[in-house]
Amino acid sequence: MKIATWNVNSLSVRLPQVVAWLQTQPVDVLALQELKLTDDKFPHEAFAALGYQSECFGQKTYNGVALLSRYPLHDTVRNIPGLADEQARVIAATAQTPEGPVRVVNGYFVNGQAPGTDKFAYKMRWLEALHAWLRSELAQHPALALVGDFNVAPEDRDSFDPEGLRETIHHTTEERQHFQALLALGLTDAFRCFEQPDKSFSWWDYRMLGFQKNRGLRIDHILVSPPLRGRLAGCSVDRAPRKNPQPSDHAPVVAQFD
DNA sequence: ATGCCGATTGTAAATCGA
Repeated sequence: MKIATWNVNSLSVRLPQVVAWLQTQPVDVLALQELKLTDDKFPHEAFAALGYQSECFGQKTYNGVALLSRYPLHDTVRNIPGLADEQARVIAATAQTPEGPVRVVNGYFVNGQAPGTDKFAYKMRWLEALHAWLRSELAQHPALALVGDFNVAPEDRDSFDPEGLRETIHHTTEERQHFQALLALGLTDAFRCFEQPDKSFSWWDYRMLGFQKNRGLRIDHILVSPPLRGRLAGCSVDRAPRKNPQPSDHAPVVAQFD
């Protein structure tokens, strides 16, 4: 079984690339972020033609998340229960796999702009609410994957310039503590369970030849609970779609389970 | 440095992302 996450930066623009990618990488579950479209424009049929059921939570212009699955999805939740949030950032559902139910929580975490701003304060509130909600999700769903665009580079090795960017957005101690708090719930960073190339990233700035110079960040993650950790067989970034014409600025991250 | 990219809105130039 494979679970993947991909911030597509506009599904309207990227749909042909997502379809092409699924044809070469037929993952079982794909979590999408930054759809930038409303639910009425979500291309359920295009994914159904590839064998995927889809659940979406869209929004005009910004944000928007979706789950695609080859297995039936049920108990879908949109956004963090109890958190008043006008932005569509979370969709969670249970995939009924042959090995049993797997809860997939897909998040487009708040960017946060810069420490000290209102947006950063929103990011901290949002992370706090996510943490509290995940504790109860984990209690109800032993096999759980928290995936998405976390907008946090958890460690120095997850940044192309950890010294120059120290305590800037994605790199602050506060953001990293929130990431550690998620791990403290019993989750494991699937990517770090395996040997990886140095300077492995999942996002590169469109500007200044960021991808060509590999000036990137690892901010897209797959965190797994113990039952999934025990079955984890690999995790990697697929850089190939970043080389497409008109790419998303993010590349997909894929985790494989026995 | 806060940006030369890219998407969106809306039809020019501003906003946002990360």
